[in-house]
Amino acid sequence: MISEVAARSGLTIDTLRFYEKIGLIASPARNDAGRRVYGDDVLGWIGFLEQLNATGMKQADRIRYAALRQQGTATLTERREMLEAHRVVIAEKLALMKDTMALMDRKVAAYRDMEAKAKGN
Amino acid sequence: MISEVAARSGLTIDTLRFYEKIGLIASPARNDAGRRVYGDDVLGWIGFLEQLNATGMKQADRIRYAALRQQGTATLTERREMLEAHRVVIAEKLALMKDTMALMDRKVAAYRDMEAKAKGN
DNA sequence: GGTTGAGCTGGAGTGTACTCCAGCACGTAA
DNA sequence: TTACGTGCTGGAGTACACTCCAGCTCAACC
Repeated sequence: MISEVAARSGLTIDTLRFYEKIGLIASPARNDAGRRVYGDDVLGWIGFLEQLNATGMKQADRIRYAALRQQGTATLTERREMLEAHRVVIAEKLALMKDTMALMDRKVAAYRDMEAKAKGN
Repeated sequence: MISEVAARSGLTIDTLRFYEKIGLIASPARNDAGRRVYGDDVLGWIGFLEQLNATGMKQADRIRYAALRQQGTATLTERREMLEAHRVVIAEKLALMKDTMALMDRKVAAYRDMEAKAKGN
């Protein structure tokens, strides 16, 4: 079961157990042999975590968010505030990415020019 | 002198020396007392490095780029190819940032809804 | 001429986020 | 019934990118 979640989520088995250990993923049910049996929601949750991760949210913050989520609706406001804060961070990164992409384009064009001139000599 | 470059670049003195050690920054000239005297170009170069860094280029690749740059015009093509490859990476990150920002917006809106409903009860 | 402040070197230490491993248990197939 | 294959736990190890420190030198000011 853990191998299937690993395959579907793109995480490794070790990472899944590690995420569980640090509280990112709730401890799943176990079968008679003591093996993890994951709920259907885990894949969506992992996908969301990965999105937070890939956009630069720190482990500690993801853990905090996961803990709040576990506590249910009482923590809605705090979770919303975390997401709003993260939105701001993403907006900044987005601007930086755009700037840098434009810079790459300018540099690539300049290099092509120089390459053409070098050939022409 | 190193403290001034640190202040202007936003890097620490230790990081400047570390960057020099790993080849990201060329070894600057020294004065009579053996202290580093940086050229004017170093700040622009550090800014560019930071932009590569902030957009997710790995240390090893930045070191490679720095080494190519040191070798002069013969490496123009290779450098251009690196920048083009990085441009692709940035474009992917950009798309992910946009997606995630939209997701944050949807989630925040949903949370606001739920908060309003919880109050209304 | 002694103290202060800045900088020097080489090397050890830190934080983050995994990643790997030994040694064991369980269930199925030959 | 023994040999796989898969999973289990606790803990050690790794990769990356810095960050800190001891012990020293040097120049300048009081």
